[in-house]
Amino acid sequence: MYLLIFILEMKGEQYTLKDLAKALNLSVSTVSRALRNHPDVNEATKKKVQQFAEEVEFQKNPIASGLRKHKTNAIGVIVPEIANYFFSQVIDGIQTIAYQAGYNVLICVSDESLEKEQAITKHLVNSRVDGLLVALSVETNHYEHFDFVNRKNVPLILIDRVTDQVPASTITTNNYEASFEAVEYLIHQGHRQIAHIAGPKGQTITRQRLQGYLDALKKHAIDIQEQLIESGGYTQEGGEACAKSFWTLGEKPEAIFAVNDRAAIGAMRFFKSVGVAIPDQMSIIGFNNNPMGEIIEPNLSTIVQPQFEMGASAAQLVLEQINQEEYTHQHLTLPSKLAIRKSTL
Amino acid sequence: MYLLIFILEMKGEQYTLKDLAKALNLSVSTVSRALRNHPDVNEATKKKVQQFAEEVEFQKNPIASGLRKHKTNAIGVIVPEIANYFFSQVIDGIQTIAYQAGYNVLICVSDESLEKEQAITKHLVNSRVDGLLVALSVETNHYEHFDFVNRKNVPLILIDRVTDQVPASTITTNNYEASFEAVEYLIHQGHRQIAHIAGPKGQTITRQRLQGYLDALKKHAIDIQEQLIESGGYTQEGGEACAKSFWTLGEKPEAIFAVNDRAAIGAMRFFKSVGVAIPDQMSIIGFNNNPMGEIIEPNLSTIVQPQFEMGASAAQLVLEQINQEEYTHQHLTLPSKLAIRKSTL
DNA sequence: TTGTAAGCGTTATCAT
DNA sequence: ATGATAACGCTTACAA
Repeated sequence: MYLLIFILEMKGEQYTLKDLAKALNLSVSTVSRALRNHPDVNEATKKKVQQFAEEVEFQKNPIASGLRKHKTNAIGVIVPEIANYFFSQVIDGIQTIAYQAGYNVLICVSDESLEKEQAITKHLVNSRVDGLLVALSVETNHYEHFDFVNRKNVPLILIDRVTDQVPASTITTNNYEASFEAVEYLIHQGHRQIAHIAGPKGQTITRQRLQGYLDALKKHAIDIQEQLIESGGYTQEGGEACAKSFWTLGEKPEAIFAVNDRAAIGAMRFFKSVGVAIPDQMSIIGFNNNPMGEIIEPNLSTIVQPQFEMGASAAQLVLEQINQEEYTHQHLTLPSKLAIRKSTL
Repeated sequence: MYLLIFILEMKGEQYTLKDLAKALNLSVSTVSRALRNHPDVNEATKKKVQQFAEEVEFQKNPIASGLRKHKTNAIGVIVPEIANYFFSQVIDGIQTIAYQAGYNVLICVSDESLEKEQAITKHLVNSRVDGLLVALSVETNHYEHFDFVNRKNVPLILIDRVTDQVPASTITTNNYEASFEAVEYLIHQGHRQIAHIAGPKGQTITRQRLQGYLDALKKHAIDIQEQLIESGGYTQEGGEACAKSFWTLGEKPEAIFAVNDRAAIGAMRFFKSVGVAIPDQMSIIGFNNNPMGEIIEPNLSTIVQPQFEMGASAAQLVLEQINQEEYTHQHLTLPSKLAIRKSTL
């Protein structure tokens, strides 16, 4: 036995089933079965094989078994950016679940570009990923690249940045309800002149959060004023620009609900730069719970989303779908909650 | 021809060389060669094959060619965390280069745990990655798992969190010089009572940044005071704790050089909470250029590292090593530079 | 219970 | 210049 180990060691590379088979005087198929705990292999030989495999640190080549089984044990992920707290948390969740399940994760960055998203989508499908998780780029306004995914029968899950234009499962948070709650909270604080820094046009998130804002105003019989709604993208600069523009209005807002924290922070920076006191003259609330919100002063009220869980659920779901012959698209909505901090007190 | 396309379409799956060969009335090997631009295939047939492949959107199965060529076209990456600005930028750099070169990137998170780092290292090697990029976890104090990597002849590059205990290439920034410069700058600002929030013990980064601090003091004939040096980990909490402890001293510091921005921000928060004015009573400088530094007030002076380039260089280097029969370990040091902001003015 | 052999989709070697 | 064939390392009928 030990001589055999020695001979194997000599190879200096990864062992193969063939090596083990030779060493143990068994056929490759028996070894293969033993390692997979196949029922009809003798308990004794099974033990022997498994023990030996352990001893020599055998690991079967996933490439080879992937080829044979038409599976790669990898899932693809496309996010608009990676140096972004929200998405990096989502990725963390995906990664954690996938890793536990023995899946590798191929992470790609679309850089908020439709063109890159299309190229990457193809690339990942061509890399034969077993499933695909995507948060759409801000530019994405047509979706043929996902038809390709569906044609190749690769389960597809959209996360957070979703659309109903693509047949796919989705993982989102309750954007509408959370926005409604946030705005209603501002109303309860006594504000009636409430502005909204909206997200990029055409985005589902933008629409849902805007609708929450509108409906909260409506419920409390507050007139909707077009000039209090401006689209600022998801960026700090966008938020800053919107705030600036609101400040030129005759009737200025007393409170702002922003589509996300970066935009809210941009707005705060503008107001601070012109000496508007937050929250005394201006209440601000964001969305996302970006850690910067606890650094900026006053600390930013926000809506806390379960980012890690969004990623984890998405991974869980895609793994299920990978292992099912037939599946239907699921639409999971995870709860988020209001975190009240100094910027609205 | 179009009938053939139709027949292929019927498959509803990815085409194979065999499909193309049949459709074109050629042998599989000719098709394979044509697609790889092999010199000894007729220009005409080459054109024909490539055009047809394009038309039917053929993509060769990387799994199969990986099996045959003993390559996966994937590189593994292990970082301590992913929801971290520094590492997510590094990953971005890696990803960008790797993607251009047609490589996939398997990103794993050690969660600052040695045990996980060991497990992941094995996992990635067993997944047959062609190369491995690692930023060591804070716990990592022995290195046998990397012997395994070297035994399997997988090129290994350490990034930022490096050690000289492992035979591997490294990508770092000029920690020593940058720290020296930062501390010297504080001295030029007129400070002599300068404290250092050091990194976790045992880390190369900690040692280099500490040494820069010490040597700058020494150069300017400032006595080194043990009580002005405290190890605070890489965290905000650690920085906060160190600041608190410094503030109990009889002779309090007038300036602090922190091992990174998170620690510096923790310190700032402590000082703000006890009403110490920054920078009037206390100058603070960090390391990393975390975007939070431009949100916190006063804005944090820091050392800007080329994070994206670190990742890109690492990827570049590992790709070179993958494609060389023999290679020697390289040790790249990229420059970083001081960014002076309000916290030290 | 175990072994033989075919096959997954490529690439590389050897003929032709 | 092209084709037949074996091989990469594994899984899975099918035989024994």
